[in-house]
Amino acid sequence: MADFKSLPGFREFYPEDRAVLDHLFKVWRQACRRYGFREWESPVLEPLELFTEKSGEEIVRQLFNFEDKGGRQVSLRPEMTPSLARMVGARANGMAKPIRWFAIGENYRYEKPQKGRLRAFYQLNADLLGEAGPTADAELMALCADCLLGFGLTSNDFRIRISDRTLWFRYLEGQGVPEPKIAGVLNVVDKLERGSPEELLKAMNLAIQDTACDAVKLLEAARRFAAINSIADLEKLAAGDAPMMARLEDWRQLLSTVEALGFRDCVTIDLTIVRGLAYYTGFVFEAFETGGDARALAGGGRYDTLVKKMGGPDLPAVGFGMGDVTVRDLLQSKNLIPTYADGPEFYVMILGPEARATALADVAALRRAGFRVEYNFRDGKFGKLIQTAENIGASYALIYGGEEVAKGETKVRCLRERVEGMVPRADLVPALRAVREEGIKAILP
RNA sequence: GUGGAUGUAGCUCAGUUGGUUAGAGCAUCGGUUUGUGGUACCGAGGGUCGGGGGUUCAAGUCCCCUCAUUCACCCCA
Repeated sequence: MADFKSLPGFREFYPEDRAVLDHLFKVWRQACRRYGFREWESPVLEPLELFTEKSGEEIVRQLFNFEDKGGRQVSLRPEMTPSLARMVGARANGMAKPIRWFAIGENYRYEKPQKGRLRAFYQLNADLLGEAGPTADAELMALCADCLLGFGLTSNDFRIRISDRTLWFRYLEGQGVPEPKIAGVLNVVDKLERGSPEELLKAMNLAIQDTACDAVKLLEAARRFAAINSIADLEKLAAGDAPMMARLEDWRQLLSTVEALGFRDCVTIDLTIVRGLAYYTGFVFEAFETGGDARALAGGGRYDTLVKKMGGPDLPAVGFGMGDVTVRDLLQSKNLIPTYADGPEFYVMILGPEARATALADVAALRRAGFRVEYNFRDGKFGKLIQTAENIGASYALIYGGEEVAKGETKVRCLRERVEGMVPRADLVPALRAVREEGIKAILP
């Protein structure tokens, strides 16, 4: 078997694992549908340029890319947003706005696997296109929260940290950073929490090369700004700065919408979040677990220029992604994964060759009626078969022996309660529907 | 991409200073004299000890390489 191991960073899902994945998808899908989002899908394999176009050549190191037999440079998708931008862009003119779309798909990144990061992972993507106002951002944050609350998590288990690249741009302009350099400075800001002082200074110096700025002072200013966590403090700082004040109005609208929707407990202002990606243009947010590891569960933000950059119309957009790996870990640690039970509802025990044809006819009828039914392929002894029914997790055993077949009846035994009753074969389907609803007592005298 | 730790049955692990044919528990399958089960008893299958090379009369055990897992860094759409 050693020669056929699965590739590093790729997971195999045995039925009990696949059931967990199904649970994640189900909760996500339900939440998205409640918000009026429609599901879409795109190819797993795409032209390499689709991804380098948006993120630059350096992204190739993280891409699962290769040359196909036709000599095309291709890559497994590392994310779905470029495909979304292409699809929406192609038909946006004819679509009713705002567009609410979600997708659940497997994505691939060529990285060294470690905890919470694999080479293949599933991700929920939800995007809202065609609405530029902060109410759309609020809607996405609410959906993001509901995609976590739907598992039984509470607002104490995670927090959505909201930040704003627009605000950062205004602030850094005010600090004298020329516009083309701001994105680079924000990349340094992104590392404020993790980097050592020397590394940060070095990175900042690089980012403000050929400008009049002072790296030490700018780092200090960035730290001060990042530490702000209330609208009131932002107002003090923005006094007299008209664009900044205007942006704060957007903030107030965002937060009041989030509050009106009932999610104020789930969000917090945290300007340390800037997101590494340059295509974000306004509000950005990340959901973190509040427990020990504080790992990121989801991330997103506004990307108003991307669709146009991908060749589509000028279409404002906001979206987020949520991965299956960290969510699964969190749910496991909180004991919020439902127990895996998918044994058959009915196990048909065929006790001898004379009963087989009769039993199989009923098996088929029950299956047509929508019941989950299994039966023994080879005739067996009673004790063995009832043990099998128990072991595979069946709820009820249906017993077909000489006695039952002769009387035209089926014996139904509840494995859990260890009681049994007789049902005429002619009434089997309606009788078992009653049993499914009310339990074995439905057919007891 | 860099560094540390770890690889023995499906799972959890034993395995003496190197010493016969590598073990246990759980799980799986079969049985305990042919219609009532979660316990008990008996039995079976299942391992090139991650892979390759070396040292030795002898390697699961010591050495080298490699692969994988895992943790940290880098990165994180």
